[in-house]
Amino acid sequence: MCPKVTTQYKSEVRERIIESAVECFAKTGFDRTRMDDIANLSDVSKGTLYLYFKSKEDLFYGICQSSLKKVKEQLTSMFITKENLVSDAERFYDYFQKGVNRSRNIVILEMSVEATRNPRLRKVLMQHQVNRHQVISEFIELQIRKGFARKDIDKDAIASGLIGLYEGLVLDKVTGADDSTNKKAWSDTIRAIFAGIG
Amino acid sequence: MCPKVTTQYKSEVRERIIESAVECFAKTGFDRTRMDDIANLSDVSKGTLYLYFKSKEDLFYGICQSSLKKVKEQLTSMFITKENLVSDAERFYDYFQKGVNRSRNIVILEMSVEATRNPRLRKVLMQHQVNRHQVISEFIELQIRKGFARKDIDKDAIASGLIGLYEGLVLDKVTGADDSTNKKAWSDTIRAIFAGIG
Amino acid sequence: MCPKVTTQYKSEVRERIIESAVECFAKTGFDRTRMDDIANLSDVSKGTLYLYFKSKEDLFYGICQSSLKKVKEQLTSMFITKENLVSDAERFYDYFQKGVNRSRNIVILEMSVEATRNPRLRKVLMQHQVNRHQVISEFIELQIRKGFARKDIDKDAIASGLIGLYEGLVLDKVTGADDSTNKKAWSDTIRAIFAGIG
Amino acid sequence: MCPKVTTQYKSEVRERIIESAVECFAKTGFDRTRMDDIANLSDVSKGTLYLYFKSKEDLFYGICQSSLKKVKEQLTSMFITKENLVSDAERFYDYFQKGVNRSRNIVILEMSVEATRNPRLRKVLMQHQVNRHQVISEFIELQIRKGFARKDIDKDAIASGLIGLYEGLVLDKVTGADDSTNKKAWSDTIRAIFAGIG
DNA sequence: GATGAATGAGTCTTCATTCAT
DNA sequence: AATGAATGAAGACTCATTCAT
Repeated sequence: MCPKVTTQYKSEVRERIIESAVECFAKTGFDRTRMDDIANLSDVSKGTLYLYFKSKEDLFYGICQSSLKKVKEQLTSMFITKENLVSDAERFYDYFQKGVNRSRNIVILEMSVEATRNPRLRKVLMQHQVNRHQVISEFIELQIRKGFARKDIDKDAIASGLIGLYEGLVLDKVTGADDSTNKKAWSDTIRAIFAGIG
Repeated sequence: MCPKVTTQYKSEVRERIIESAVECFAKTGFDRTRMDDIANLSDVSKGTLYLYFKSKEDLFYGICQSSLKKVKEQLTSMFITKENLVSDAERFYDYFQKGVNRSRNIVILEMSVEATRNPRLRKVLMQHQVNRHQVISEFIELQIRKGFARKDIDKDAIASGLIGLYEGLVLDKVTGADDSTNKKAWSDTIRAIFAGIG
Repeated sequence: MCPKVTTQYKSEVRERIIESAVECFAKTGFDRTRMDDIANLSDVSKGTLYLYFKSKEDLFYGICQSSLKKVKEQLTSMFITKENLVSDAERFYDYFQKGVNRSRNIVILEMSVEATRNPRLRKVLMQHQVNRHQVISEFIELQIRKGFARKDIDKDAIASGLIGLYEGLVLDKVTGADDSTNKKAWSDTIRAIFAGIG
Repeated sequence: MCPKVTTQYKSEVRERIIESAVECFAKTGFDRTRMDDIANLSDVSKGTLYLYFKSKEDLFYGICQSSLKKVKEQLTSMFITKENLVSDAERFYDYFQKGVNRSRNIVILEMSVEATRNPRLRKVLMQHQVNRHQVISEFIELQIRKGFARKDIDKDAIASGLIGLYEGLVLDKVTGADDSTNKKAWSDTIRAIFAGIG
């Protein structure tokens, strides 16, 4: 392969490597995917991987950052809308599956597990959670102002609950839960949170 | 020699190996813990591990089964109680942390991630989820009968939602979320589900 | 191969590995000999090498120590004798080639070169040189007392000179100098040092 | 374009590469210096190195030749002088350190070690030693004629001894021997060779 | 001529598993 | 039954060399 010097080219290759690595890591897990696999899938030589990432671990960090960025974008656009969360819960569910595919979700899970033992990763992940929390929290604030939620609720607690619900359902989904069941769980629970089931 | 003693002894050793392996796997992950580590921690020789488990993978299955069993016991006793979930949500939160410690939770997470690619593991996990679902579903049924929940709700969807919420909050917890925040998220969200926040 | 638990056995294997490594390092140099080569020559598996030495570098240190020990023994026995250095110079020459073979000499040279950049190695080597210096210095002292050397000479300087001469001739020898020429250089120069050529 | 300028320019670049390579090889050894290191230090690109030397090994040969040439020049000018070796031994010592710096000496040592296994290198080195021997031998011849040395000595043996002494002291020096000690060893031993210590 | 991105062969090291004792 | 020394397959990473620009 011939050298291309454009910055854009380099950035494309980097992106290709990340995409390939996401696929590989999702399919076989971090420890069991070989650098060779990633090289083959991304159509560069093994040596080239090391021009872009200084180690397998560094590549994993790259993937994590890239994945969290995607989640953030998706989440932001999901909650920034003017739509009503309760009445459009199904649409939100569909939405949160488009932006972040199955492989990304698995990698994020692997990152979370790894974060339980890796401080650097934990720091990145916690910052991400803070960001995410803020988006949801502001959304609830808006609902309160609109009169869809009571003034006396603890919006931070509910935000954490919504995030937990979201994460738990993603976990169920990637581990094999039926999609339509999952979707109904999401929308009914959201509706319950706002309207109550009592 | 009395066979009963021998059997009991073997069972104790097996248990010790599993406990040690849980600690190791939680601390360093499946791929990065060495059979040596487990042997050292459980005070048996490396060779002995292979008398109890035919491979590292087999040991992992053993751990998974053991962990799921613990979760099931804890969940059952948690929801079988006559207490009211809404009013005693905090106590439930405390409860779900006693029976299943951090290491177990991490191993279960690792198992879940692994289940995304390993059919045998996925089968075990899904069966577990079916069991779990049933426990919660029956609990909701009870709430309905007691008049704490409306008749027209989809109790399966809410059950899935509650499980998702639970799993998501466990995930947050092991990855570093503040415990009291997490606890409040759990209880406020449970309350919201039953009473609504609107 | 079957496990033998005797300490003696372990020590023999260790010795065999060192001998093999000396041969390999002498033949192809440290960087270019593969751990595989050493494993093959010493008839153990590659993995076994790592039971005795934690890295290739560590194995090199082991060799260095072993080699310096041999040199020391040889030197000590060479100069501790009651023979007269001047009249028996040829015999000394023959002697110094028996105890330390060509491969060992080459390894010691490689160690010396490496010591120019590796502080740990340099320390070991310098300690060795101090020991060696002392042996020679005491020998000269003895010559002075016997009346074979004048009282006013700087015995440390002459000791360093003799060591330098020895090292230089070893260097010439391993790089291909003719042996009988070398031998004559040694004995004539020794004689000159004591008797003068003027 | 004027070819002379070009030729001179090329020769300067070649020289710069050699100087850089000497520094690198001395600092990290042949096998462990990367072509990248040499390229960086000599301020040319890695590709350019291959315009001047067809391989890393070839570059090493270039360095060896260059270094031996320097040694030869230094040795020749050192022994061709009319000064008296015995009375000016200190000055000779100082002299032999100016022309050939530490890095060069280390590279020559590395070359010597390599010569124990590489025939091509050995040939070059032995030719060099023949040249060197001749210079010293003729010097001794001169001393004999001047009456500073006896007629019946084997001047070849003494020449080899002097060279050995020189090489041994260089070896000690680069491996960390104290300089003034080394200097005294040189001059006292030279003096002894000519005047005897007996 | 000069560059440096790309390549992939080569090697150290690890570790699950076996088996003689 | 229990041990742990021995094995060797496997994989991350390096770096000399090439060649399109």
